[in-house]
Amino acid sequence: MAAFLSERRQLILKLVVQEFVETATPVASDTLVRKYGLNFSSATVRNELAALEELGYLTHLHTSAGRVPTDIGYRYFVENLMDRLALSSAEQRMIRHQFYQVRGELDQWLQLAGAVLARTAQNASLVTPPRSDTLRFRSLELIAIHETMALAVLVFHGGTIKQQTLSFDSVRNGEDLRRIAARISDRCQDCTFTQIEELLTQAQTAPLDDFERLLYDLVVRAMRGYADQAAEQFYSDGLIEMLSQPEFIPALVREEDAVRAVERMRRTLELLKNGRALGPLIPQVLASDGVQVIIGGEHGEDAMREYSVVLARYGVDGSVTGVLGVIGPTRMAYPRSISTVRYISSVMSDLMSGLYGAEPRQPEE
Amino acid sequence: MAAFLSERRQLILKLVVQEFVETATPVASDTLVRKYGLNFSSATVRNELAALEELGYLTHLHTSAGRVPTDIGYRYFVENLMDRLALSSAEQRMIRHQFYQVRGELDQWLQLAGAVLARTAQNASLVTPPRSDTLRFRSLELIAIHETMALAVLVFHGGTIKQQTLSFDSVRNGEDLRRIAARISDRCQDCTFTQIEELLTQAQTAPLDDFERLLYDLVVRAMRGYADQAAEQFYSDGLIEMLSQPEFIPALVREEDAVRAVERMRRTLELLKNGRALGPLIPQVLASDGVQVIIGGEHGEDAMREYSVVLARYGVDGSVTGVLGVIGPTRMAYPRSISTVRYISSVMSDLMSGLYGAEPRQPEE
DNA sequence: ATTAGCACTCATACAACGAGAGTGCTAGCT
DNA sequence: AGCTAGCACTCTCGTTGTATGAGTGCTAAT
Repeated sequence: MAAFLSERRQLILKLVVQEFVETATPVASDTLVRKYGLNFSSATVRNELAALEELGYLTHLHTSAGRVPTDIGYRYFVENLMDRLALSSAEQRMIRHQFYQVRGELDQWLQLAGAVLARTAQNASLVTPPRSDTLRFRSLELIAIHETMALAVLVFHGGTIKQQTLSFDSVRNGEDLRRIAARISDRCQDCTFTQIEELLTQAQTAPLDDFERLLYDLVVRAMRGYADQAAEQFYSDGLIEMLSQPEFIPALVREEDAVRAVERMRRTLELLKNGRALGPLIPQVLASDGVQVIIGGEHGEDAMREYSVVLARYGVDGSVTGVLGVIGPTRMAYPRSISTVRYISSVMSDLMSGLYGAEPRQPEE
Repeated sequence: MAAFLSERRQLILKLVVQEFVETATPVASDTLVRKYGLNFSSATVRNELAALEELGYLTHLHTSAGRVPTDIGYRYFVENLMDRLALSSAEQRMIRHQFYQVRGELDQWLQLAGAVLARTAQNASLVTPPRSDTLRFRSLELIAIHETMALAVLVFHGGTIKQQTLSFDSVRNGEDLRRIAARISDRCQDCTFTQIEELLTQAQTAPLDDFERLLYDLVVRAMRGYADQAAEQFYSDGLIEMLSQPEFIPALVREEDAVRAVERMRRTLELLKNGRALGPLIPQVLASDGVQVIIGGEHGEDAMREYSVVLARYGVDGSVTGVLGVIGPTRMAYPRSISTVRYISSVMSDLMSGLYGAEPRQPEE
């Protein structure tokens, strides 16, 4: 991958990326010299820029425009040139503090993670709920709402909860419900849904009556449904932050792009909403440790060609895992995005450990 | 309000609104004559248009541009001119069918209501969860997650549920938890949070120990929190639908507006997100029956000047109520939006009746 | 009261132009 | 050989001027 680049070319590439990320305008040779006090002239820089362009790291919109990094350029930057700075400890403290304040509510954690990611990276964020690939039943509780209606709460290993209201024909009192729920809870302890299905075929554990059968059905369907809707559900935040990026402000962009900015925006929203932006990447992220960066066209989807995604897994190994990250224009502050994603994922992992019962690991970095 | 308008002026105003809603371009006098086969000339129409403009129902962007309805024009249309058509029974069936398929899950109902509203009205939708102004406690269940951690599920009248994980110092078994939960459930039956607070000050119902005190605290805090975050939580959908309206497609709009389309869009998103678009209207909607229409500047917020909101209350009188509706450019298909909102609100009301235990009412219209 | 006819206004599209930015190249310097 | 100063060249962008066409507002005739 890493074609060899002379020290100077590396420096110049790095500066181009940083400058472009900062200003969002194509960077000119003498801007580099002036702004960073390089001890060689703009003509030299021009030669190097031309070489870097030849090698595929940079492009040119037209003759008299400055240089812009290509996907390959960004990739090289992320891989080799980037300063890997962590979030300041003040920021870390602040973030931790916020999570501490909503102690105990998974939904809120997810939402908060999304909000913090968005704010810190100034881009849109995505957070999938933590999931277990083999969901195991823990217990069922039935809470009477009135005589012929109850709330079924299914608790699974790893803290996943599903709730559903349930109506039935015959009148049942609380004690009755409790007894049946306990029976089912006991029998299905630690089972996957296929195991529960097997159980049902065995004579000695056959359901007592129609009602109990109904409940088993509910459990199996819920667990099966959980497996199906794998990557379809997720939290998203930071639309506004992303849309505040210059890419989406026509006044700052070339005329023609201005007209298409909205079109692009709409398509992006669509991608975000239906999960096509994230879905295909999830297996890849789950299968690997650390932060994954997908830059522009590296993502298969054509509509994603102008966007980058920074993702990380979080959760507890072998139990529940989710994916979180940020998405934004390829012109993204990668160091900041990456360290934010890394940090939040470690915080979330700790929280999940807590939920699942393991001791929290020491916070990373 | 309704200044008298001659039959013909009413007709012309109605046609202008309909035509503008349909085409999104200012409507010219002879377009009306041609398209609707009026039996008087464009010159006559021009005179009437001028009169309607004088009266405040229409405007003009510049001399040689067609007419556009003002907020007042839309208001008159909605109040007096609109054809009040209901959704076709085929559409009604289809919608009901969808709700039927997710029987039992409140969250999904809300989400579905949002999706259907958005799709049917081709605009953004908003749905607040059903709430009771005086939340009454029904029961508390504690579900062990592991030795020092449990899931607390609080059930309130009207089907509202709140869940929270809870960790504690000493080891407690399931029986222990069940006993305490039952004790609390029993004592707080049907109480509002102020009543629970009172209970706690009375000696004979004082908590047994720190753990029970912790739980009471949790309950009271949850109920209080519920009251606080009144209008801050809601589902929203249909952004894409709204952004597909011509108002947001620069190519179709005057040059200058094109540049600001995105700016406007961003501000709109912000309004939608933080609830300022909806929040101030909720009391008004809750206090009144039927569908409320707020057109453009009638909404106090300046950023809402170009948007209209169609809202209705849903739920069960005296128990739980929520608000749902659509939001979009003032150039909105009001008849369709209104009938959609009305229908969905009646469907949701029926569902809520089911949850709360009352018999479903006969479907409206 | 209605309408035909026409002058007038204004937005929009298009072309021409000048200015400025930034490159690419060449020739000279170290 | 590597670097740099200088300069011609290219292309965008903002401006100006002009033609066009849509649609009104008015007036005079019916």
